[in-house]
Formats: sequence, C-alpha cells, structure tokens
Amino acid sequence: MTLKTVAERVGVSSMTVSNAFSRPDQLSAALREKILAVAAELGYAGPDPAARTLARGATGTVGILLSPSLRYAFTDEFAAVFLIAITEELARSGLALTLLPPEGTGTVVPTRDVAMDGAIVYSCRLDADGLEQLHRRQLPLVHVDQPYDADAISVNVDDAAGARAAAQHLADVGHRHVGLLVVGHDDDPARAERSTQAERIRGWHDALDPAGVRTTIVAASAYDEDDGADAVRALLAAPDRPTALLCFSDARAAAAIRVAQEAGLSVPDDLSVVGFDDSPLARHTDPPLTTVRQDASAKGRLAAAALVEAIARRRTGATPEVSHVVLPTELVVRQSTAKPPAAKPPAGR
Amino acid sequence: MTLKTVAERVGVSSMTVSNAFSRPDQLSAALREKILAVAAELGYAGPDPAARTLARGATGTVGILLSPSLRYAFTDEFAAVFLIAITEELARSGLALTLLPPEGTGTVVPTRDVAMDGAIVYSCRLDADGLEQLHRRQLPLVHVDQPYDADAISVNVDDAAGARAAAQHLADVGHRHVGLLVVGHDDDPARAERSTQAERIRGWHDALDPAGVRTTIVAASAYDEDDGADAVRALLAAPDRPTALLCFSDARAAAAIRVAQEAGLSVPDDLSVVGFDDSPLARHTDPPLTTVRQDASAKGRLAAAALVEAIARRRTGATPEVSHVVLPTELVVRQSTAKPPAAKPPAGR
DNA sequence: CGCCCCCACTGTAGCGCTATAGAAACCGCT
DNA sequence: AGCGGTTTCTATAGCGCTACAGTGGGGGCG
Repeated sequence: MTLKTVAERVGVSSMTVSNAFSRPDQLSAALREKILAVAAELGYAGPDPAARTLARGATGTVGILLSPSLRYAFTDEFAAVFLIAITEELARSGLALTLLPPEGTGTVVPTRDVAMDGAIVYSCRLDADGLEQLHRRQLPLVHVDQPYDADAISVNVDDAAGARAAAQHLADVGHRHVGLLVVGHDDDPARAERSTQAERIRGWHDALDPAGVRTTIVAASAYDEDDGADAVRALLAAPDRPTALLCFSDARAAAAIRVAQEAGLSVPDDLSVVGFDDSPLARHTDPPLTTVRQDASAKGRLAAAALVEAIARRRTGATPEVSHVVLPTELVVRQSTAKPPAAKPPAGR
Repeated sequence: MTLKTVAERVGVSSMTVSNAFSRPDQLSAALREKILAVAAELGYAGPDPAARTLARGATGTVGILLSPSLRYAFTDEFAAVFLIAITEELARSGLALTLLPPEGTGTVVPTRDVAMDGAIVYSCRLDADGLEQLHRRQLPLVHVDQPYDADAISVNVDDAAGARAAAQHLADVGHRHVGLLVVGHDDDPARAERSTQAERIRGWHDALDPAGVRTTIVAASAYDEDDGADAVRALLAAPDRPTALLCFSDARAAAAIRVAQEAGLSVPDDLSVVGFDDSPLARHTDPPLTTVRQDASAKGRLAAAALVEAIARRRTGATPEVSHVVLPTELVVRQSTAKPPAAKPPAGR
C-alpha cells in the first residue's frame, strides 16, 4: 500500500499522488479529489512519514533531553509548565516533541538513533552521554538552564540576581544565620561552576556575605524527598539553628515548611522560608511562600522559538546565529518570611 | 558525510561500515575498531536515523496522544507520574516517547506525519481528529482511560468501583446531600457514556441513590481553575448546601477545600471533601485528603509494556492479540471526611 | 495565425541505509 | 588433499517518497 498503488489505480504518476497529498497547488482540484477518494477507498493513510523524512530531510520532530532522568525533571510541577510552553510553541510550527531518555539500552540509544530536526537540552549534566551524541550529530541545539557556552544557543534565567534578591530580603529583615538548602552534590567544581544551582548559591552568598550573615549549607538528594526532609530536620534540631532557610526550589521549600511545622516551629515567626521558581505550589502552601519568580512559560516558549528558528536557518542554508537569552527574576514576598524571632533591630536599610 | 564516505576512506564496502555500527558481530573486532576510528576522525556520528528508519521499518519512537490538549493533560501532577512511568518502561526497550499535539497547523499534522512505531491514546475524545489519523495509519495502539472498545488494546482503571467506595463512605458516615464536582460537559451522551468521568459519576450514583442521598452536580471548566472555584463558592453559598463534596480529581478537591475554608467552613467538620487519584498532593492538603487511589505508575508501565508487545508482535508477523487491563482502585480515608455537622445518627451499616 | 508562457502532469534520480544472498578465505578434521 | 562448516566481507536491490527538470497542450496576445 504505497503511493504507487494508488497511482496505478487512478492511472496517474506516483508523483501526482504525492502532490495530491503534499502540494495541492500542483494539480487540479478535480484530480486531487479523485485521488484522495481512491486513497481513502484503498485505506491508504497518506505518505509514509519515514520515507518522506528521508526524501525531504525533515522529520517534524524535535527532541528534548532532560537529565539526569525524566523522573527528576518531572517531579516538579514547574517542569510541567515549561514543557507545556515548549509543546505549544512547537505546535505552531507543526512540530512534535520527543522525550529522550538520556541513556540507551546498549544497542538502542535514542539521542543517537531517533530522527529529529533539532533538540532542546534542559538542565542536563554537561558530561552526559546523550548530550555528546546530540552534538556529534550536529543537530541544531538550544541549551536551557545550562552552564554558559558561547557557541550554543541558550535560554537562561538570571538565577544569581534572583537568589541575591531573596537573600538580601532576609538580611534586610534582620536574619543573621541562614540555612541554604540545595540538592545533590556537584563534586566536580568545574562543571558546577555555572550550573543553575551554583548560580543560586553564588547569588545567596553575594548578598549574605557582605552583610556578615552566617550560612549553613545542607545538601539533600535530588531524587529522594525524604532525604531532604531528614536533612532539614537535623538542621532545625541543632542548638544553633538558622532563623531562615533559602531553598533551591519551591517544592523543597514546601517540604521544609512541613518539617518545621512538624517540629513545632512556626513559619514565619520561628523560621523564615524562601523558595525559588514561584511554581503554582507557592501560592498554596501555608503560609504562602516568599519566593523568586521565574517565568517558566516564557522560558519554554523562547527556547522552542529559538530552536524553530535555528532549524529554519539551517534548512535555508543561512549562517547559523547564536543567541543568548537571559530571563529576569523577581522576588515575590508572601507570608513565609518575617523578621527573626529574637528580634534584633533590622540591619539598617 | 555518509556511510559510503567512511567506507571509501577505509577501503571497505559500505555494508561493512553499516555492520560496524549496527551489527558488531558481523565483522572482526580489529576492522570494526579501525572503521569506528576513521568515522570519529571524519566526524561521522553514525547511521542517519531517518534512512535507517526507512530501511529497517522501525523508528525507535512511539507517540502519545493527549487530548484535548497537552496543557490539560499536564496540569495535574498525576499525569506527570503516569508519563514518567511510560517513559521509563519504554526506555527499557530503547524507545523514546513523542508528545503529539492533537491538532496540526493545517499543513503539518503530527498524528499523521510523524514517524512512529505505535502510540498510546490517553484520555482523549473519541472523535478527535488525531485519533482517527492514528487508526487510519494502522499503527499498534493502546488506549488508556478511554471508553471501552473491544478491538483496542486497553488499560483502564476501575473508576466506577472507586467512586462507589468513596460515595458509600460518605453515605455510611451519614451524609444526606452530596455535591458532585466534575469538569467540562460532555454534551454527547453516547460518547460520554463510558468516559472516565461518566464512570465515576455512575459509581457515585450507584452508592448514593440506593441510600437515598440527594446529589447536586456542579460542572466546572476543565481548563480554568478559577471557574471551578466560583462554582464551588456558589454551591456552598446556597441555603441548602451539601454537607460533602465528591470531586473528579485531587486537584479539584484541593481547590474546593481552599474555597470552603475561605468561605469560613471547616473541613471536615462543616464539609467533607473527597478527591480522586491519590496524587502526591493528597497527602499535603490541610487536612489531608480522603481520596480514591489509583496507581498511575502501574497504569503507565502496563500501557507501555502492552504497546511494546504489540509492536513486537507486528514485527514478527504474529497475530495481534487484544488485551484489556482494568486496574483496581482503593479508598484512602484521611482527614477531609467526617460525619455531617448537624449529626444525624449515621445511616445504619 | 503564430508565438510564447503557463498550467497540469510525468520520469528519473536520488535521500542513506540495511536485508539478503553469496563469494572468499580459513578452519579443523578425516 | 579434500570436505563441510564457519567466519568475514561484498554486491545488489530495494525501503517509499520527493526534488527537479522536463513535456505537452491550451490559452492569451500581438
């Protein structure tokens, strides 16, 4: 059941049948009608996408590499918003999005073996196998929340500035000891240097260190929520506990609030908690979360648009153009932060 | 830069180079090493996936059709868990997952034009264009949370039984008037007849009607959370308000709890609220949500496994086999339900 | 009436790879 | 030496489609 089958049945060339499906302006309406009718009658669903892909050199799909695992990328509601924005922007160009598992099964490796027109690389270890394969294929690529690379199209968020604003807010209201809740451990400092998390940590320190605020860093597993809870519990049980907590994400902050409350601490009276992202969740914690807003939708939309453009550019043979977008952040003060309990006078503004 | 380029450079046939990449056992280790070395030197990344797809007849990708829109499918945390399970199960077979926008742009229609080995159809209107295109392509298909179709491989959840258990629980503790919070309006009763939502509504009625419990149904927009909030507000403001609320999902239930609390009602003392799904959220509402658990991971895993099997069967030419899985549900009683306020004695068990 | 242009359609040559069958070399054994 | 059996590599023929460069005929225009 191919184009040719239909062509013979109608008595035209296969090229004409191809045109009936793919370039309607190339034949008369009457003939097109007839061809489509015969195709429907034969149960021919349209040109085989695989063959079309080979002949045209375009697949209609772009990939997204989420590392270290899809599970991790999805656990946060925030990621869902980002993905939705990407799919919607891509849909405008008729492109579908393929989720690429970062590792293959040995024989099959999606990042190497799946046909696609380009890919988005999201928050992904730079040394991931998948990333290297994508590069080797010379696909148009857009990096999102990746360490800066002058040669790569990128969409990033001004994490450092957001973190700085959040930390400054705590310093301003008088906190003198702040816990920093981060995930995972990046043992390779070179790689970590410009990762999202490193940027946020840097931002926090940028504001806290000059103000002479003491910091205690707590690293929790990126995969295991309970591990994070345990870490916070331990931190809060210490005799010399911080009066505020800066968290890597809203999800972590929400969990921290629960732990604090279970430990009998009031938020924000005994402990201030700050999140990051302003995910939908942040509005609904009790108390509502002070956090740093970033626009996940814009991030997704811009990343997708940049990729679409890069793909178009490649197709037309235009010179590739590298763009770097940095999105702003904004501190959103809600009710999870207040001055520290044994209220020293606020460090003068 | 093709297989042939590499072949000429090494001085072997292109078939041998192909084997070096795809069937290592077909040539000597030494030659393979040499070929791979030359390929790396030339910057050849491996066989072109598009061409390979055409020649082999397999793409390494399966699609998922989420309707009416990806946005809707993603808004619920629950969907994320389901998708993660699918991707992980597919990854075991080296397959990637492509998110298919249900509508194309006119010229490009992913459900018709994207190459894939099969597809999962999830919670999707039966009359969706995308669905029809997939059927026409005769792809192996697995239906999830779709109305029953004897000819289609399906994975479903026993929604009716779960709903029945939830409603029975309310009847048992003495509620005599229950609100039913659903989303959207399925105006075509034939189609709605066996949809997930219709099943749940049926289950609710199965338990409530015989017990003589009065019901008030409230339909909220599937897209707009605020609309749902308004509907609940109106319901609770009525002079003769229900003493309990059965909700289509945990997300809706959580929103309803907030609305009730804003209206000065205590949950569960003034109003009992029941969710559906037992999404992670349900544990963290205040009070924790009584809900009906379904196993999203199992649903995703089984759907993916069924699809992988159907694809394998088609490839080997075995006769297709239609399977229908129905997963159980389980009532999880937490703190969002209690006996109604003007405590009549519980309707005897 | 003749010229040219445009429309509607066709023929061919790939796109880059792999399946398949088969040739060549090599092995151990009688 | 001769033989089947294996291993290693090669030549060919597609996979199903589309780009591109035609061909021919009909119509507009001078």
